Order: sequence, then structure tokens, then C-alpha cells
Amino acid sequence: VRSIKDKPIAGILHADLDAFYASVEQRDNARLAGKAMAVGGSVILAASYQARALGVRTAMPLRDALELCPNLAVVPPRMEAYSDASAAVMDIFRDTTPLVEPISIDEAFLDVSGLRRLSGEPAHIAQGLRTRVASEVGLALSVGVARTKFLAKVASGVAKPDGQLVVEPHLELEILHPLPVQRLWGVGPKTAEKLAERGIVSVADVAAVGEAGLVTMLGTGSGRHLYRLAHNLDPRPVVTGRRRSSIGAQRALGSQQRSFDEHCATLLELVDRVCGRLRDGHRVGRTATLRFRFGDFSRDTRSRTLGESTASTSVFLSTAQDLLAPRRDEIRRRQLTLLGFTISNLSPADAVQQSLPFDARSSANLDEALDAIRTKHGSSSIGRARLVGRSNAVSVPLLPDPVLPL
DNA sequence: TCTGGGGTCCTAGGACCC
DNA sequence: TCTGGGGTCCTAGGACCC
Repeated sequence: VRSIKDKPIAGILHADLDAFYASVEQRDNARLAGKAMAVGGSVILAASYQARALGVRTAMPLRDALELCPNLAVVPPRMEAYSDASAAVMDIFRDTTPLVEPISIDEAFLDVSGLRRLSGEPAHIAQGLRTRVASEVGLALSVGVARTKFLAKVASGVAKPDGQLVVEPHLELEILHPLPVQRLWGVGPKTAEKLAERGIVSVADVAAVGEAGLVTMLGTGSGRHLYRLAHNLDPRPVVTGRRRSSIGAQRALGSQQRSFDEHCATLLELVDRVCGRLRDGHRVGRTATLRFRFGDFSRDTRSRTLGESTASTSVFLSTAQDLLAPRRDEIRRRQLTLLGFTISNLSPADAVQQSLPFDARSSANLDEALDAIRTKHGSSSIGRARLVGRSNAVSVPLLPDPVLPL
């Protein structure tokens, strides 16, 4: 970990696509361009700037949004179009510097502090990124530049829409301290409320409290974290090559009463979708988590860790069913309104060597033996199998799990 | 405000191991 | 007899982010 002292110059970029989902839709559909529009269903996922001007916000129920803006055009999400656009933008980032850390589908940190001789000042690089993203992908990008990740993110927020802002090192505290506490990473409604009870509403207020005081109020983890951010101590480097650590899917069920069998069918869909994504990414996982939300909006989770990693739909399905079954009565009583399934504890599929019980002596050759193994174990296997002969051994990939028939 | 669909990180207790 | 000190893993829950 490098300290801030080693980096006297603002060289971290936070690049953030503006109103991402909505902008992709406006780009692809001339009738939506320049209009108050949003992406979503019963809830707004993203709103164009024209809609935001009328008060439409992310996570707002559609009904409320239409009240504010009766002419609001609403289109359903097209996740694939967004991932494609995101990938194209991230490619432009990586073409600029190898030090790219994507943090969500529409945001990334870039470290360009070592590129001064090669590519010029960070502000110049930021301008170049914005021009390329506009011309090659057709989207508006805002960029913040600072010495630290946190300030770079604050700066990109201030620069929006379609702008850029460099935080010069001598102006850091001037920008930081007047901000409301909610702007600090990790401060949500609960923490903001706890702080407000003690009269702490701005970052300057937080900075005025000692570290010990913050730790007493919020616990060791968040207390220290907030203390550091408020004093502009954020030595986190830009990290490349991070991989997702969990993959999940969930389904809101509305207020309609459903049978247990219907819940089982939903669960199968979720498990199969998640396992399919796992296999597509050549990963395997070991921990299954079921997430419940009930009519009174309380939440609950149940998880189980398997003895070995897999991406098999059938293995995870039976695990998930084991977690669901004991709650059958409770689910009816408390009115299940959301069901989620997540796999964590992930590792690369190639790292898994399974030992499968099989006697290949009756097979004439390798292909035949493999076919037989896949027939016998294919529905629950991913990774590689190692076949040991008299004088040599081969390691072969196993087939991914087929989609289970309903 | 009656609420979508993806994620991350932290905490804390208990089981278990040496 | 009622008890050290260190560690890992698992489960459940909470808060937060986009």
C-alpha cells in the first residue's frame, strides 16, 4: 500500500457514464432522444436527465414517477445492450491505461499517474476518454480527477452531466469538508441518522470528531473508515483483475399468494440461471444462499456450504430445496414476496479436479471412456477430470450441466 | 415512499482444530 | 479440575452501493 505522500499529483480518474441505462436507450431509439424517459417496470431503474429535471429518481415506484411526469416514456431494461456498451467503454479505458478497476457496470477507476510523459496530463487524458467514448460508443462520460479514489468519485459527481473536474491537491479539504455526510462512502440512511443525532451533518463535522469517538458511535470498521475519509486519508490503490465474488438472481413475487409448488418452480429458474452464468464464466462455487423477503418487508437468509465446489444446476437445486423445504409453512403464513438465490465462495472451474467413481476398463479408448463418464456424471459435473493410465495421465474438461427440463 | 435486481463488505457467535 | 491462546470456517444478519 502506497501512502498519499508518494503521490503528490492528482492521477486517479473516476469515470462514470451519465444516466447509463437511459442514455443507451436514448442512443438506440431516436424517439426517446432528448425526452423525459426512464428504464424500468414497476420501479424506475434509470431516468434520463430530462426526467430527473421533473423529479423522477432511481428506485421510485412507476406510479409516483407518472404522477410527476405524465408524459414519461418508460421502456423495459435490455441488460445485454448495457453489458455490450459497458464492455466497449471498459475496452477504451484499458486501451488508455492497464490500471483499470471497474466498480460497476457504468463506473471505473483508472490510475494514470504514470502516464504523464507518454500521454500527458490527467486532464488531457480525461478529455481524450470522453471524446472517444462519445464518438465510438455514443455515450456521455463524466470524469473526476484527484489524488485519491474517494475525491475522484466526488469530483465526477460534481462534474455531471458530461463534464470533468480536476481536484488540485491544495483544494482538497475545501471541496471535501462542506459536503453532507451522506456523500462519504459507506454512509447510508442508518449511519447518517446516527450521526445526525449527535449534530454531525457535514464532513467537516465528522473530521472534528476524533477517531475514538467515531469508533464508539459506529463500531471499529466504519468508525475508522469514516475518520480516514473525512481527513482525506484514502491510500487505496487502483486494483486490477478483481473478479466477482458472488453471483445471484432474485425475483420479486408481488403480493399475490402463491403455492409452494410455484415457489419451487421459481427457485428452479433462479438456480438454473445462476448456475448457467457460473458455467459461462468458467467458475464454480461452494456456498448457496437463499434470500427471503416477507409481506411485512422483513428479510431472512439461509445458507449452506458444500463439501466441494460445483456449477451444477442439479446439485445446487437440491441444496436450495433443502434450505427451502423446512420453511414451507412459514412461507405461506408470512407471505413470501421475494425469493433470491446466490452462489458465493467462487473459484475458477479449472482449479477443480473431481474424482468421479467410474471404471473405464471396459472402454476401448479415451473418447469412449470420456463419453461414458459424461453420460454418468455430466449432469452434476464441471471442472476437469483426470484419467490415469499405466504410463501416463490426461486431464480433460467435463461437460457443463445442461439446462434441466421443467 | 409500500419497494427491482444486481452486488460488496463487516460483524459476531459457535464449532472445531492444534 | 472449568480452563490458555491462536487460528479457520460456517452461518446469519445488517448496512451500503449502483
